[in-house]
Amino acid sequence: MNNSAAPTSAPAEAASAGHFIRQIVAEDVRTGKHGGRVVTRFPPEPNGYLHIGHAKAICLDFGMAAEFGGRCHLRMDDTNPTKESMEYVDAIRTDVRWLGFDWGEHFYYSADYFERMYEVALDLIRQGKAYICALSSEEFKVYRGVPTQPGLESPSRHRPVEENLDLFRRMRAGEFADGALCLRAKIDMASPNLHLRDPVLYRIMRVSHYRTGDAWCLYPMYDFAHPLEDAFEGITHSLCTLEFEVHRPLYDWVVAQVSPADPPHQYEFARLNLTYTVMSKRKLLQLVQEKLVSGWDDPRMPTLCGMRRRGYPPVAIRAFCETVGVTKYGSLTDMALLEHAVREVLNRTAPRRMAVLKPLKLVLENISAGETRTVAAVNNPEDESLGTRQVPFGRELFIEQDDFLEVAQKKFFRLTPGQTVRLRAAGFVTCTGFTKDPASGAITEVRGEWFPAEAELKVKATIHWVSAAHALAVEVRLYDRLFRVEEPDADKDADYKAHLNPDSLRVVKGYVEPALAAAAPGDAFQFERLGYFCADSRDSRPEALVFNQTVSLRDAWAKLSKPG
RNA sequence: UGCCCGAUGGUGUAACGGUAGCACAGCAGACUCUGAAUCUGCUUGUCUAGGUUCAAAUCCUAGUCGGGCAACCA
Repeated sequence: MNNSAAPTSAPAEAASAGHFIRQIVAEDVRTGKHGGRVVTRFPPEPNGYLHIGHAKAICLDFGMAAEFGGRCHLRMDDTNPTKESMEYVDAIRTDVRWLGFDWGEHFYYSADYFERMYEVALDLIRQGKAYICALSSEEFKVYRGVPTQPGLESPSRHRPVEENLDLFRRMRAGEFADGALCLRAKIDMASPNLHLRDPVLYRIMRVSHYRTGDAWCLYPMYDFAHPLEDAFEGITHSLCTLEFEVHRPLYDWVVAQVSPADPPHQYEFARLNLTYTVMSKRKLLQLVQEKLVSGWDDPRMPTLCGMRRRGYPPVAIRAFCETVGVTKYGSLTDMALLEHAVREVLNRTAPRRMAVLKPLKLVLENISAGETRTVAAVNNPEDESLGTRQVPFGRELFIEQDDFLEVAQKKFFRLTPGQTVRLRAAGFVTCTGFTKDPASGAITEVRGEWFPAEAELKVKATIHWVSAAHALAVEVRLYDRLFRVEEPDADKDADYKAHLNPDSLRVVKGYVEPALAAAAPGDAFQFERLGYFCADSRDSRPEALVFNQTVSLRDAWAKLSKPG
């Protein structure tokens, strides 16, 4: 279910409109920088599934390209084989496509540039700009120094070029143990920016790479690989998150080695933080591995596959990303903003159906048993083109337990002895009595007298129902926030898992109207007066339907009745 | 503490030297065959102190607070 192609944003009019990145790109296009080209890239590391935070970056990267007539590359930033796999590559492609973006021909792997990067490294060595360092990682840290004090030069720093060249080739040939040597850029051990204190460019790592296999035992570091990839691909605007801000001088240094004429530029923006969830891949992986959720696509996860399974339309996620904007301020966005975007789309598009999740039998005493009628129900009052459907109706209905009260509290407009309500699409009912289990005090049945719609009775409430004789028994999964607190990982080292919401998943048996029998996985509906639901893409089968709650409807009554 | 970045209602943002606006959330009301949606109204904000200027959220300086950096991770 992909609601539309790329999002439509305001075209590049004034260079001063929109967020700061849009302004920069617009200005560059206006002044003819990069020959007026706009080439961006989304460079995930295939070591986890994409989440809503990535969606923000994807919308920005692909959005800027689309808006300014450029292109956006999808690139697997796979320079560390220890955690990367093809499973993640496939999932990433699926998710980006699902979000509504198209990279065309421009799908790349960093690993495909390994040979080229190696050549650049050799070149750097020849120019005396890089050397083979023999410091252990412990020594390395000591020599690097601390922010307040300059670092110390490695004893290897002035190794002759020929020796560096020889060593580097032998490193590639596998003559040295992991970590025994590394290639370092020769920049400035006294720089106040730690990243410029002769950063490591290559490390020895005997790990099989999911793409290059055992071809390499030498892998480039992000700070070396990333700018090269951007330069190789002719990227113009390299957009990344704030934590890379201090890497920018190094990015520029590397880029200057290979693309001095028309270098790509890196711009940083704040990553997305959402209330009541965590966004780090490490933590999400942990939730999966420790089976605290059912998988990466658990509908409670902030992953794109989780949201897809939950029933969030991609167009809603894109609208949400446009709403949160792009700034350099580290913010915490209220989940309510996302849910609003989802409701807004679903309200317009989701067909209405009736479902009862806490069933209570209602007997209409003036309708004879065994008699089946049908009533026409509107599919979506927001969209007349969706027409109506026939819904079976009869003497015995299921209604929601919450829609009956033995003794009405203030402002309770629903069913209570003597009170009349409208039955959605099926006339009216006046409550004439009820049966109570003397032992438990539970209401076991409600009785009423039915009136046709033509009676036009004045009522203050409408309740939904399903015909007991025709109802489909289904499983419904009700979701609440994954964590109980707004910032589960606010405490640096306190265990965020202690804040997991034990009630984030509730499974109930409910009844739905027969029209839902045809629900295909992923199909979204509004269960009237309850919320938006979709057929679960993993577990729902025609003979055993399973629905996921996407998001509830706003509920003014819940707020009213809670205090009392 | 060294360097870098940032700060506008409860939240997310806009305003680019000239009336602080929008959305979410909240509250109140209208309407309603969904206590939904829709509509109306309301509450709440420029971190502080100086300076520049006819005029500062915007420019400058200092401070305060917050974030980032100190993996042979990305």
